[in-house]
Amino acid sequence: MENLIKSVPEPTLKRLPQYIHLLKKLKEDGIRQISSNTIANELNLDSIQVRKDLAVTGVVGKPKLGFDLEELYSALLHTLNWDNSTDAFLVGMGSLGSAILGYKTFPEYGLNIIAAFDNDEEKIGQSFAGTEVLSSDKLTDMIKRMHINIGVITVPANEAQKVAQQMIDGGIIAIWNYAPVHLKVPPEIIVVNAQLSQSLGVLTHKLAERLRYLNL
Amino acid sequence: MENLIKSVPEPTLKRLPQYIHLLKKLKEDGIRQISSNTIANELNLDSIQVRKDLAVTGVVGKPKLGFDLEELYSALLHTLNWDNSTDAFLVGMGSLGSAILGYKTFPEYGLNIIAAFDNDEEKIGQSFAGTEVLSSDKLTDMIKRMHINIGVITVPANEAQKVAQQMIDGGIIAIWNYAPVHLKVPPEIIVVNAQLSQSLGVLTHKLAERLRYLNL
DNA sequence: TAGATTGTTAATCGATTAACAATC
DNA sequence: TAGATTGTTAATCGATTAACAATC
Repeated sequence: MENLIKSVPEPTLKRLPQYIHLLKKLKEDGIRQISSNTIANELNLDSIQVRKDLAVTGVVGKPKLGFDLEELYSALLHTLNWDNSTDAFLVGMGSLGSAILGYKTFPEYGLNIIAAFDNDEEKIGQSFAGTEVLSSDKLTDMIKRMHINIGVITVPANEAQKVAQQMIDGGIIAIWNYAPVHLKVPPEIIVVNAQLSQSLGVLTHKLAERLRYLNL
Repeated sequence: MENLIKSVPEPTLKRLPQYIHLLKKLKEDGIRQISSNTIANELNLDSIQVRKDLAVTGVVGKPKLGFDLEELYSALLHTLNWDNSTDAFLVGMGSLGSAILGYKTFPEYGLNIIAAFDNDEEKIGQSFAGTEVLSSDKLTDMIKRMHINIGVITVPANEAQKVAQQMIDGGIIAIWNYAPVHLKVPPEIIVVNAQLSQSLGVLTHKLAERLRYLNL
């Protein structure tokens, strides 16, 4: 019925983790209340923008006092659905895949990788970070059986589309894609790209621009 | 003198790697010419947007024929400064740092990590992916001596600000930050954040939204 | 109470999309 | 030539920023 809920703008969505990281630290320091202005200063943002962003959580602040830190923190976690973690499968046990699998803090970010897959005979059967690597052949079937919703793709570019299709065949809903390729998927599938090259391009371009300017 | 060059919009900058990945593949397939429409279809973009994006490279297409693939590809690489690679230092040899150091393809993306640092006695002196891990004590000095411009931060959140400062003291210009914390730096320092949590938040939020909708 | 800070409504800014003349 | 595709100029859209009344 309440279908008029406006979905959170993506730029806001990308800032929410920043707020969460900051608030977590302040909470550990024993702070109880915080104003949008303080947050803005810490994160180099505009305080109006901070209030707009925080408004998506539904938390209301108190004039003169600011926001209740604990309440705001919980609400931010809830907005990203980080207050409970979703099971996920990862495919591609190269260096990046292994690193992601070894990352201890993903459950804090709502993600729980419970199985890893690869098609390299040498890797299948081995254990990484306490998780046994399974054959990619079993991927579609296991997604189906275990009702997995999230798939993480860390295979090389030329295998990524095939893996995506296997995931979709199994009924996956959301794909976190690290392979440097655009995945073609049906419109109802959520794909979030996380290629390192994306932010690296911004870095190298800006650096070159800066150096060009300095040499002028 | 030509100080009126408009800098490339950040959304465009983030799409350029996509074009590069696609064009690389097409080039290997032997394609010589390509239209903005074809690119748009492959990447799920609007063809007008593709033309606007490509315009930043300065390459002009031919009506009816489209763009020369080779020329466009080189120009895109050049725009991101990926046609030559910049030396960089990496600090923090945890699982993510090791994975990044082991990544073979960074030189294709304009990045050449030539040394790694850590403050863990156990790791110092060890070799990862052919690179010896050095003590963080030497970081500032070596950046100074070798005129390093890019620093990669993969240390835990509570150490990141300190490492950033050491880099800046050494004269670093650009920081690629994987630590889940906002770095406070002087305005002339370029910081590009690459926290995995950023895109993960988008994923978990959208998935939760989708599931909520399906259950309705 | 006075003043700081909130949340909302309006203005600005920049990116995306549309319209269209130029041209290979 | 006719038609497809380019590049540019204008319109739209959405996010950021500004202004300000409400209130603890």
